[in-house]
Amino acid sequence: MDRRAELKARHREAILDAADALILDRGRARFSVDELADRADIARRTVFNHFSSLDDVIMTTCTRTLNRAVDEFLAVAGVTPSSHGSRVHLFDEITAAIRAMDLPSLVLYFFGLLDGDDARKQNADSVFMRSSEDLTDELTRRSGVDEFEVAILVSTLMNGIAVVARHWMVQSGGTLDESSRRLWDSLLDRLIRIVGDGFSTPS
Amino acid sequence: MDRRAELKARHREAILDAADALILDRGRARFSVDELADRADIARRTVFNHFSSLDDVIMTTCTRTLNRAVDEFLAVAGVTPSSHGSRVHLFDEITAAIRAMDLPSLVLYFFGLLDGDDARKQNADSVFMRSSEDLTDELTRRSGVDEFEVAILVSTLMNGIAVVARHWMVQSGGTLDESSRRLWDSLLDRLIRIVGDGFSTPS
DNA sequence: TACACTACGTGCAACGACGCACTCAGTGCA
DNA sequence: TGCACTGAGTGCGTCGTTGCACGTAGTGTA
Repeated sequence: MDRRAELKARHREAILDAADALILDRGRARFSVDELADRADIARRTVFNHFSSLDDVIMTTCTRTLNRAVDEFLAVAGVTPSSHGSRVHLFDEITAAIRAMDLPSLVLYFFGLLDGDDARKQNADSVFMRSSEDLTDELTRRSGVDEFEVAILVSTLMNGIAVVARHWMVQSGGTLDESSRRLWDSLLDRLIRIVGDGFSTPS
Repeated sequence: MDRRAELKARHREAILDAADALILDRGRARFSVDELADRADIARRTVFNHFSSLDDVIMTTCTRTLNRAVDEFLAVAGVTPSSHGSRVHLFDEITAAIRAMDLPSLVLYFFGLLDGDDARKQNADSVFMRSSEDLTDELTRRSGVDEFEVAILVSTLMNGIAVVARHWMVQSGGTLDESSRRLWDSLLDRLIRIVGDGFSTPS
């Protein structure tokens, strides 16, 4: 890899790491671009060379966290494919990772509500809208774990995301507008169809 | 300080640090620009943005080492201005620093033998050609140490440089051409005049 | 001698970080 | 309502790093 590309990628990662730390410290949007740049040890202007907005930084950070949780799942699943205890531990890990994310923003991002970007909507589909069968198939192939166990993990993962996201959204004071809420409800519907009976609705 | 200037200075220091390590590992000119750049984690081309040649890098590294030895001398002298034991220790430190340098190249550099740069010849004068009185006066003023003790230190420093440089030069196989040797002899003559009876000539 | 090979050093253009001045939107206060 | 202040985001010129092609010098080898 090109040294230029390396340096650029390193800067990008530095921004995401800084955002990750700041989100965990103070929650979303509780910090300025200046603080982010300071923490990443780069110039303020450079943030906007990598991301279109501060929201974009936060969203990307959240998706990265999610992807890492999935990767960790695969790694753990690959190492101990039949240990039930490690599965339980894994659920806790995933739940913790999800709780660390800014779910409302993340979900809105996946649905492209924050802007009309078609690429993001496609990304949303590829992550959340993929059918449970497809997701289970892929994870089974990649991890080599028994398909039934993977199906359970997938259900739990999707269920966890839905429940925690809903929880966050209610706590944040219902800032969704009407169209956003309709999309959110349709997400819940689709998730319910995917994960089946395992889904539980909070008040 | 500007962030740009900071980055640039950091690169320069990285080059010098890498050169320092490589010189200690293998001796002068036993490494390529590519190795230097790799070790400094920068592009090869960037070396020539900071220095005019690989020799320039080596010379600058040596002068930096010398300057640090002098700075350390001043710091130590300032802290314990009347401790004879620390003085003896200081001589060992300076000698060690000098031994770590690539003295032949350093001396040649100061005398402007590697190129005809007038600025370098002036720099040579300002460091090596300054009379012992001037150097003693300045060091006395800066350190606050008794002038007589400073004079002894200056003699020892100059003496040490001359002896060790001579030693290195003989060991390196007498690669000096005739004109270089004449200048080297004149350096010895001037140093002998400066440091007086303390000077000892190796075979 | 001819030739391959290695390493130094340069010229040049592209690219990304940077600084700065600026607009704009939100917010608190008189 | 008017006004000051803060922070997001933009436009643009500058500057340093980088990659690449190139020329050159020294060295080993047929």
